[in-house]
Amino acid sequence: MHTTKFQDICYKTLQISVPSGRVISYKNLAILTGNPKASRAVGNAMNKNPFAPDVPCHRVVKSDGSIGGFASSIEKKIQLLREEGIEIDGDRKIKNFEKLLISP
DNA sequence: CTATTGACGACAT
DNA sequence: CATGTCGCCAATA
Repeated sequence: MHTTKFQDICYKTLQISVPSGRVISYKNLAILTGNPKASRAVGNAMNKNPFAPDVPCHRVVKSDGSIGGFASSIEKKIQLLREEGIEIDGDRKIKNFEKLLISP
């Protein structure tokens, strides 16, 4: 599978920085990779993630605490998060977001 | 090289 | 609180 340098950094950083039961925002992940303004590009990288589910792209969510997107179905992403103990409201907002979020 | 796209974010309406 | 607009960036056509 071909991966770009940027993607590799995203996948690697995500893997070593976000354990099960925690989440990180596209923005914070962008910051950790050294590209503070590439949150959108990070989302694109997650979308193409060739190492799923080794690379936990389902733990990457929006900075406002909502879920964000997912390559397959959004429900699948919610399911995976719940399996890790993360609670989500009916309006698809993560509970205790501030406490579960990995900050740079 | 330019144009378009999209799992985003901040701010205004 | 819900939408719209604008800015940003890497990948791809």
